Amino acid sequence: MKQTDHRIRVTKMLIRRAFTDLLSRKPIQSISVKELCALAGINRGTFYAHYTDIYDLQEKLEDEMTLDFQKALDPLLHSGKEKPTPLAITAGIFKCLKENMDICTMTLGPYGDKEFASRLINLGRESYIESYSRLFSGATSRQLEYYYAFVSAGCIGLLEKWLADGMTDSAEELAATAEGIMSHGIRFLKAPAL
Amino acid sequence: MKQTDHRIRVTKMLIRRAFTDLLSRKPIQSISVKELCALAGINRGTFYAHYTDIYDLQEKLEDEMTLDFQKALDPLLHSGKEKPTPLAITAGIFKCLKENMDICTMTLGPYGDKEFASRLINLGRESYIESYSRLFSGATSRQLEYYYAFVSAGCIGLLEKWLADGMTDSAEELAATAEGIMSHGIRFLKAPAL
DNA sequence: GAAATAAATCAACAGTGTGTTCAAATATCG
DNA sequence: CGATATTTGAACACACTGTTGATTTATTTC
Repeated sequence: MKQTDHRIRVTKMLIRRAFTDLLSRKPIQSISVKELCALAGINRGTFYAHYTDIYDLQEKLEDEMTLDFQKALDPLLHSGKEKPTPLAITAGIFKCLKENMDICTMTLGPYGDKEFASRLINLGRESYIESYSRLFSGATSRQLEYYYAFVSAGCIGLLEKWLADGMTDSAEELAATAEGIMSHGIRFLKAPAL
Repeated sequence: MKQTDHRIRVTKMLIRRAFTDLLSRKPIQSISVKELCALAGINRGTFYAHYTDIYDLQEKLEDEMTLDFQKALDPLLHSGKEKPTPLAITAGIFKCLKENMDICTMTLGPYGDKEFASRLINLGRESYIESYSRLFSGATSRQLEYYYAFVSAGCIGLLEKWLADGMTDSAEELAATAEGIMSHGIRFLKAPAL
């Protein structure tokens, strides 16, 4: 059952590289199987042996990356006896992203799949919600929903800008910014280091 | 030079209707010219007389809608002698959107063009920035950029949820929620009506 | 209203990517 | 080495594309 065969792993790696390469230059809808295979240097039939079409490839790659991401994030969320602070969680997620730039291309780049970005962000969300819902037990669930809709989209927007600017700021800095905005709104500007 | 011909307007309207219809059910990349024309009840050659492909159609429709939107927003921004409050601007934008649901399909629906949504939001942004940058003159421009990246994406996320939930809340309510989050972050939950 | 003009239709066309099939060649694993 | 699994290459029908030219239909102008 295990994927031992060396040839398959090489093929899939070639496809993955070619795909992220193309995706950094053009939207997924204008990537054809033909050109992908030409770039990867494999036969078109081989592609169809593993994937049904380009979108199936995207899906499978995203699932794979989600697992990697989850694995990388897991120790942060469940290792220590202490519950991590929201800031630590956010910083951890951002650090994971910075260490996996090819994921960022697939999600945060100009032709990225923003839905997938949203799913990645939400991996850490449960812990996040838990931390905050205790603090704001008076709020209606509807308002909480709106709040999360806002801030999860906001974080993605923040990350897009981060990537667009070359990811020069550290993950911790960016996490602090995100936390500041989420906690204090515009007022974070007066106390950025909070 | 004016587009007087009745036939052209009918054709374009049929195409527009068919396009937004299809876009509410499937992503743009799987909409073919053929099926669009079949649904619109026009000849395929007629489509090519006006647009080069589906993406050209999308672009032209978005430009058109941007003008409509701008026109609808203009009186709000420049009519009175008093400068409108940020809340009023936000509420005005949201009201525009609610009154133009087919724009929302093209932007905020599951298969919408989020880039376009972003552009629409930013139409009101200049006034918005002006109002706030006076209040927070001490902040660095970098932080302001991050803040705007966050909140403009956040607003889109909020609007997506609004649309997904059937746009039941009033535009004013939603604008107040957006304002609350943008101004006070998570604390808006304790003072939602602020 | 009639003539001139413009637009939409229809059919046909080559071109390109798709998804599948098969036998042949090649690499991997036991 | 031999059995097995994967990749290759070629061929195939199929569908959509984008364009063309002749024809029909609608609109504008005089």
